[in-house]
Order: sequence, then structure tokens, then C-alpha cells
Amino acid sequence: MNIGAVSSKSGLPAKTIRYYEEIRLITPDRTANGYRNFSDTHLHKLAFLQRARGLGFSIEDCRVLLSLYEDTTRASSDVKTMAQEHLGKILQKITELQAMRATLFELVNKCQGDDRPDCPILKGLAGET
Amino acid sequence: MNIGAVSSKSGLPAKTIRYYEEIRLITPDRTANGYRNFSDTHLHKLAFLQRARGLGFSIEDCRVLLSLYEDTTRASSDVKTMAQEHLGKILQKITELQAMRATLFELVNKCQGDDRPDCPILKGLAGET
DNA sequence: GTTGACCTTCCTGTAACTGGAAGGTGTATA
DNA sequence: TATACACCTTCCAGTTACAGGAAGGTCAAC
Repeated sequence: MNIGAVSSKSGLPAKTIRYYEEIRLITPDRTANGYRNFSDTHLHKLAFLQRARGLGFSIEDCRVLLSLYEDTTRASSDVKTMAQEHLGKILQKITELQAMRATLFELVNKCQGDDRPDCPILKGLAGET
Repeated sequence: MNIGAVSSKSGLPAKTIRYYEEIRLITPDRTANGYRNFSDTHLHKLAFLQRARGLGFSIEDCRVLLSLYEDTTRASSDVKTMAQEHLGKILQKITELQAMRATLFELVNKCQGDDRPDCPILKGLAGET
């Protein structure tokens, strides 16, 4: 398969796939003309990466996950630990964003949003209580 | 005030303040020895920036917000529009993260997390239903 | 033989800083 | 007076995960 085919099948842009090769997440073969040649296994890995990235795992996490995926002697606890740590980070981000949301929502609601200069949002940002 | 003083008063690292000068968000004076010299107005702006960044506004948004803050003829609707758009982005991010959280939570709960290789998390990432 | 859709590599840019090196300045103390 | 130490300065590189674009090779169809 050429890069265009795996791109559409995996849902990853060709640019991203080339990048993944550059950082050694995958190592496709090459045909005589220099084109990358992807096997079904490569496609499978790319789809794996696409899902893992979609769940917010970092590239380095993905690298570890892929190696665990390929290691049939892995302990599922290793995977679970990673996933739980990642879940913790997600929860923390959600909490932070919800705090922002609450503050911003309050400021927005206080603001008339008309043609006058008086603005509780700017006042809030300026630290005026 | 030296950079150390404004740093501790504004809550921004000195590195960040230097960066803000570099990208022209602030333009402190200089004393004879070449040290940056910050006025109360500068400090005020930095505190403003710290709060706006804390609410997740981008640097470019902050630049606009600062100029609106300084423009006493602004229309509060301009500020409100920006804040509402930003709020929309925050809500969207929260939604995305909650989707990740839900999926990941489900996978984590399915996984025994023992020393055996069987792992629903990896299966889920691999696309096995 | 030429068009057009592919593919290649290489270089640059993004956002918002952070870390660190190399070196000047200012003050307190031995 | 010397020196230690905490400041300050500029400059350069690295971070994350790609995206955009230039310049050019390849392949199939018409």
C-alpha cells in the first residue's frame, strides 16, 4: 500500500505518517521507486496510534503502548497503570477547564455587551473586585 | 522595580516577563546599568496578563484584550464577543476531554490489571470490539 | 507526449515558554 | 579590600506534534 491508501484507511494524514516514520514509531518498507510500502500490519499499527492519540495519549505513551501491544508476555497491570495515570491527567485538565469556564461564564454574564465602555470582564481581568 | 520584584508580585516567572517584552506585550524602561525597570502600570499589565492567560486566552487574544483595556472608548460588546468565543472553545475542549474520559474509563474498568497479558485496553486501542 | 495525481525530501513555522551557558552588577561581610 | 552571593543581562537550543510549501521524481491514462 502507498501512503495515500494507508492514510485514508487509518484516518491519519500522510504528513503525520511520515512524521511517525521519522520518529521511528513505524518502519514501512520501500518499493524500487522509493515509495513507502505499507503492510496490513503497518496499517494496523497506524490505526492503533490513531485511536491512542485520539484518547489523548502522548507520542511517547503511544510508543510504550505499541511495544506493550506487541509484547505478548506483557502484564495487563502495566497497561492499566499507564491508562489510569493518563485518566488522572485528563480529569485534572477537565477540572482546570471547568474552573476557567465558571469564571469566564460569570464575567460574560455580568457584561452588558453594548456600545458603552464599561466592562466587568476587563475589570475582572484587571483584578478589580 | 527590578524583574525579580515584578515577577513575585505578578506571579509570572522572570523568563515569561522577558518573553512578553520580546513579543512586545510590555515595554519596560531600562536603568543606567541595563536592568529592566518596571512601573506600577507595568506591574498592573502583567497581572492582567497573568489572569487572562489563567483563563486560557491565547497570547494574541491577550494582546487585543490589553489594547481594549487601555482604550477607554471601547465597546463592551467587543470584549464580550471575544470572551464568548473563548468560552465556546473551552466548552468544546471540555466535551472532547469528557469523551476521552468516558472511553478510557470504560477500558480501564474492563482491565483486570494483573500479571496476565490479556488486556481490554490494548484490544480497544487495536480496534477489537 | 503531456496531463494530473501521486510520491519523495528538505526546510520552515507553530505556541508559549523553559533551561542553561557565559558574563556583568550590586551589596554585605570577612 | 577582597570576595562571596544574589541579582541581572543576552543568546541559543529544546519542547510537542505536527502543517505548509517548495522543488522535483513517478506512474497511469488519454
